[in-house]
Amino acid sequence: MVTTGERVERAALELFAEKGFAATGIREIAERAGVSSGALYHYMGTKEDLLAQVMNRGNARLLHLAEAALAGAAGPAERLARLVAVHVYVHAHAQLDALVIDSELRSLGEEARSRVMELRDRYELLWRNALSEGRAAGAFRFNELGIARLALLEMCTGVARWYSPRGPVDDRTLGETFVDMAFGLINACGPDDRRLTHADVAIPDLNGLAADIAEELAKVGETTGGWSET
Amino acid sequence: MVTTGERVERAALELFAEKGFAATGIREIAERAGVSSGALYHYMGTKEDLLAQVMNRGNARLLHLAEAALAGAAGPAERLARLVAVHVYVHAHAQLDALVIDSELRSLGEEARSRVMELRDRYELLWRNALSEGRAAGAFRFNELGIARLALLEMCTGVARWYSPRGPVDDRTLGETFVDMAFGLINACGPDDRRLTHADVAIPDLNGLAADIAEELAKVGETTGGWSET
DNA sequence: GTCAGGTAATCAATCGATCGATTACCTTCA
DNA sequence: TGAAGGTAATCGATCGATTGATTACCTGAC
Repeated sequence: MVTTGERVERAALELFAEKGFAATGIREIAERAGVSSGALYHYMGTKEDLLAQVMNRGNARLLHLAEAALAGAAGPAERLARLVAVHVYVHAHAQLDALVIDSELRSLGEEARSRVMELRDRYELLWRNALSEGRAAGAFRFNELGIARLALLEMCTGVARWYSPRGPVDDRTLGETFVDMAFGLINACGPDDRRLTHADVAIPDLNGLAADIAEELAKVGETTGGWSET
Repeated sequence: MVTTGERVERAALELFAEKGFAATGIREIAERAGVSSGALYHYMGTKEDLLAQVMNRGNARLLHLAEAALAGAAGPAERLARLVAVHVYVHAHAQLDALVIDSELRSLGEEARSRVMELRDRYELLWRNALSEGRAAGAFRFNELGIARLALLEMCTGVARWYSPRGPVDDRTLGETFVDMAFGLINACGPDDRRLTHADVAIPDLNGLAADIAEELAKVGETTGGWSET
């Protein structure tokens, strides 16, 4: 059974992704959740608290999944490949969360924004480390670390802006294609100087993450629990 | 001398990029432009018309610059390199326009939106053609044309979200780095199967575009002239 | 009888847009 | 030269509608 609180959050997520935070009215959220606008305030603090909850939950989930996927990775190339695969998978399957997280940071107040940014920074550090260690080891051959990291992240994040699960591309192909593109982008080579592809690294079965996502969601619910204090 | 109309449009551009279209009030635009909220309506139709003008102008400029840069390109690799260079240059130097164009399509009504999308589609066709011809000629070696095109565009468009002209990277380095990354991403190779870099293709001096941008702006002003009829 | 869950009505504030009135400037003709 | 007439620019005030948020009141389950 789906509770009213969950329906409220889901309605807010959909509307924030669709029309943006500022353009979404309290009454719209209430209508889509099937309650009156007054009843909404039984389940949320302010509209901004609702946004903060959505963003924290999504960011924490991505961070958890990435850290879990990195465990047991053989080397920098495998670490990066797993980061790419998880990032693309999550952005393809949790599209709405991703769109809201990417474009509504400015709608949060300072306090809530810095909390979201802290999670984001911890996540991006995983990428920075994988890239710099891979370059130090001679596996990756690029010049500008900052540019490469940002280009990779923008490329992978963009998936949320165009991917459709009902389109011609299944997510296995999507993930492998992005790993190949990422390897090419940073000029990833094996010991024999041959160009690396997704076939050269081990990537955990990402479809198994579907269950993990739900599980992580529950955990995150406890962690960031409830509403931001104001 | 800068006219009041130009100040209004500039103020709107800044605020739309900063806070988003829906979160920007008419009175804020007026205040930043230095006029009363009533006087604003001598220079614009509705708030949405103002947004449509900003987006059409920016898109038309990008399209013009790209078409101009493509003239005289030697082959698919050079064509793609020029597209990347122009795209990155424009997104680095017309950041506000790019941010608004990328994120405020949903704020337009159907009529204005389809006009903006037509320009965008014409522009993206240049990329699609360069990519597919390059692959047909054996110069580019990637599997999914659609994914590659979208990944490239997202990567290059992302520049507007993080680049700072006052940062450590000058735009020459930025453009060359992105051409190299793009070539790697699509696995671009020369006749000898050697990996291509920016040094293998001729890219017009992009700093000369600064003047062209202003010139194109004037032209576009005539073309899309005035306000969208409603 | 109490309390979580819910509603309808309402709050002050702000929204985009429009109003009539006024100012500043430019022609045109005597 | 200068008064008349026209037009573009700008103002403060205000319109009806909508905003996020709050209140008082109701209902059914335990």
